[in-house]
Amino acid sequence: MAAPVRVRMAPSPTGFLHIGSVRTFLFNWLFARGRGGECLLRIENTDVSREVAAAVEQIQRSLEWIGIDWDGAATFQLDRIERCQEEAKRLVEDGAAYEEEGAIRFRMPEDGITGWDDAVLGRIEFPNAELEDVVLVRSDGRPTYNFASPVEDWLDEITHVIRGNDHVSNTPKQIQILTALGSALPVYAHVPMINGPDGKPLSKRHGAVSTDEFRDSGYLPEALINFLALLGWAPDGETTIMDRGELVDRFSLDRVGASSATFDYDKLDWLNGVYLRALPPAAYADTLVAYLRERGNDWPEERIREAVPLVQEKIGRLGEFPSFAGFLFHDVEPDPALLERAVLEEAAAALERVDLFESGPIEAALKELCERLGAKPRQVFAPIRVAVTGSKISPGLYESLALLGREAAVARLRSGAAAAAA
RNA sequence: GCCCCCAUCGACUAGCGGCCUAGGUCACCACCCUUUCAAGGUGGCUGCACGGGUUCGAAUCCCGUUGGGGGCACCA
Repeated sequence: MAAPVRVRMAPSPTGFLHIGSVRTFLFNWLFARGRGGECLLRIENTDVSREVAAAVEQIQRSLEWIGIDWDGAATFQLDRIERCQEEAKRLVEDGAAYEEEGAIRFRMPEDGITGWDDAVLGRIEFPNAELEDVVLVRSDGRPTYNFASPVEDWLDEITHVIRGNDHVSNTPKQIQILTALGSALPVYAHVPMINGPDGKPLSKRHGAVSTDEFRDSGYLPEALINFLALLGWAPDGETTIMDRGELVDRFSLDRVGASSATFDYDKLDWLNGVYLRALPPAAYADTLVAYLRERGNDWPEERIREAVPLVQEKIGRLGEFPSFAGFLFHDVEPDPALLERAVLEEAAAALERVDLFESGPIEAALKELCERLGAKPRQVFAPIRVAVTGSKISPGLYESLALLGREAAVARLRSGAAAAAA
């Protein structure tokens, strides 16, 4: 019987939750959930000055939004400060550590090698001569990260340490400490880092990096999860779209790649569009309304829902809605240079004559108008679109006109004609 | 500087010695559809970093080079 899997997600409470951390946590979570294991949330705050309650709440909110949950309450590294001190004292008594100017240092072996079979990278070995005698406990009594972390892994009976590649060089030190502590060793899996398009660590200048920014832009958690999972991992060479359940079912550490990945915002947009389009209209409407409300938008819900059929097929991010469909909620300011007086006047007249103001009849009327004017559809529709929506890009024209209503549509056409007069 | 890791299309990746004249997806280009932008359909463009080995046979194994990344705190 294999021991039950237990992993931990260990963010630093430094403000916001970085999307790269989310990817690492996602791998932990998928691994644990796929094996009926436990996934703990541990806040790494050995440094008091960085402990910000607000930051922790922020992290938890971000994780909840994206749908990564954890077992039990979040724990704080700082809470085990005394236990760490006791263990350090014990190590000193055992001769495995020693005091120096009030701090306690671990005595690393002078020669030989420390290695492990990384679940992602394979065999890795470090010459012990390279290992420094790391400080376990600072002179002020607080344990350092390289001590607190393994102590907690030991106490929490962590079976798999799945973390970023940047921790590789910490691993041999932690293995030595764990061994001196008398702890069993967890399986280590160092997952690749995520870079920006320039190959440098993903940062603000590349675009969105905090989970909140992605939420704000109108990405769906499901799409983000799907996208992130594919950064450094693939179930096979074909599958791209996978919902949470499938991800949990198919994820495995041995299929995680060893090389770092580049965050491709274009692909994320495409993937988000796929998820957005796949939503049942009612669910899409619910999501859209909730999204807008969260951002302080108070446009009438009824109208927003009516606009859904016009936008669902067109936008890739919920954040595009205000600019894409805003003309349905407020007046527009079309560029006079794009308006055609004669066309707009004719169009206004034609729409006034339409019996039933719905997209079908509107389409018929406008096509008839094209024939009558002897003009190509694009020459006629372009100015109408601009006059009515204020933009060259919009939802389908007939549907937009219908939803806007005869009165408003005609009024915009007329004022557009007037504006074009110049 | 020292240590560690990585290396397939522009990007994410499949590939774990012959199925590869290298497959899928995004992006890009062309065409179709079309009232625009999208979406959708069809087709296309690009890649095994380089040099040595091993082998009947290498994208796949080994060595080196080059390039990239990470780490060398009483930070995490």
